Amino acid sequence: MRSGEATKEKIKRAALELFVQKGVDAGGMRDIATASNITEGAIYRHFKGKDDLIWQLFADNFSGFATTLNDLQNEQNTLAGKIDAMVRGFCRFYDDDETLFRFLLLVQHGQLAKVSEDMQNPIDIVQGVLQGGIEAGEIGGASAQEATAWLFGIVLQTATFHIYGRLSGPMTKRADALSQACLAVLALPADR
Amino acid sequence: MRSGEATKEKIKRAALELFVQKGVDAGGMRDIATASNITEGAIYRHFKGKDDLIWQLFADNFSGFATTLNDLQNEQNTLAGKIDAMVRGFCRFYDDDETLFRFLLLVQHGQLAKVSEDMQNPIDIVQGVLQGGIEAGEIGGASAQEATAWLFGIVLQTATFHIYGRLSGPMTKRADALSQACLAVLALPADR
DNA sequence: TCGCCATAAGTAAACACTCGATTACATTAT
DNA sequence: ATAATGTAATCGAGTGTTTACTTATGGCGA
Repeated sequence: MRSGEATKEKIKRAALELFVQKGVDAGGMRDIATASNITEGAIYRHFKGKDDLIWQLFADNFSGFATTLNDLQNEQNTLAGKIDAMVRGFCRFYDDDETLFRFLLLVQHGQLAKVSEDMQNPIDIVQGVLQGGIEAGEIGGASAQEATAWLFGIVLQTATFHIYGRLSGPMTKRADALSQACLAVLALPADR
Repeated sequence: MRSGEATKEKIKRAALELFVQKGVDAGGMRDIATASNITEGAIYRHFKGKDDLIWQLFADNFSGFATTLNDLQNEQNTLAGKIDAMVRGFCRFYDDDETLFRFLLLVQHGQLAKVSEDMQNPIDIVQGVLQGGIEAGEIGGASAQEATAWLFGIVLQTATFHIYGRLSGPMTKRADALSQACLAVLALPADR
């Protein structure tokens, strides 16, 4: 056989870049095939169809990032530390693989419905941390869901502004400011 | 003629609801025609094509909302007052016409590139207000672009959580909390 | 070590279908 | 009468997917 897993990765990469560049609907199987130096039919040796390709691309990385986020959070023992670590995780992810980050942002609305309860999910990770903060009495006023929305909004909209050229430079350089903004919104003192 | 402008509105409404429900690409001209009790060909009497229909739907409401936002901001003379008024404007918009709100959120990424410099734009309105605050020395630390991203993130992600069922009830009821969050993130005292 | 072969991997062409758009024609209101 | 609306059928292009076929490779018996 000729390099099974290798071409599968080649297809995934090509699809990723095509979807981000032209949109998921506009990026067709023909384009993906051409970009991967492969024929259309061969793609179907590795994926059941376009939906499956998109889903694998999304689900693996989505839950993978959730795991990363959870590990980062676990290494810290203060609430502010956990938040800071997660924010930094987002920034690093963006800088490491902007295409992948953009893809997840792009297709999340279409795929989020298919996410099962038990699948690791970045939103639930963050919400869990904030829930802990509330139960410990460290966060006043806001509910965990509300607070999660705020933190996600601050970080993701900043990333979105980067994507559309309203902000420039690496996201990592903004991590400090973003962390502070997140703590401020929760009325938490920056403890570091 | 049989009711020119009326059917045009009928088409726009039907398209809006279809796009929000099924996505812009999945919502076809045939479906729009059926939902408007009209034939496909008739749609082309009112719109040059699908792109034009989407663009009219987007541009009119996008710049329309920008104008609303600007008026709201103009009626206030403190920075905190302006921010609060705009946040409230967002919430009211969401509650008044959730479908339209969702549509703008849905298609913005595809349409934003076509927005010309001189077209009224909600982002620039907010950014203008924050720029004023920075020049007056009321906001420290953050740039106008950064701060705009944060405020948009807080409000829009909260709306997104509503859309996906993570938060419920009217957005207007959250206006106070959102305003406070926005002021906190800018390190501004709530003056009202 | 050699040759065979099951099987994984890839090809090229066609499939059935949907899409947005256009056309020639009919209806309606001024 | 005439311009604005609306209809029904059709067009060509493009879609994801399937098919029948070909090629390469790792393992296994002789």
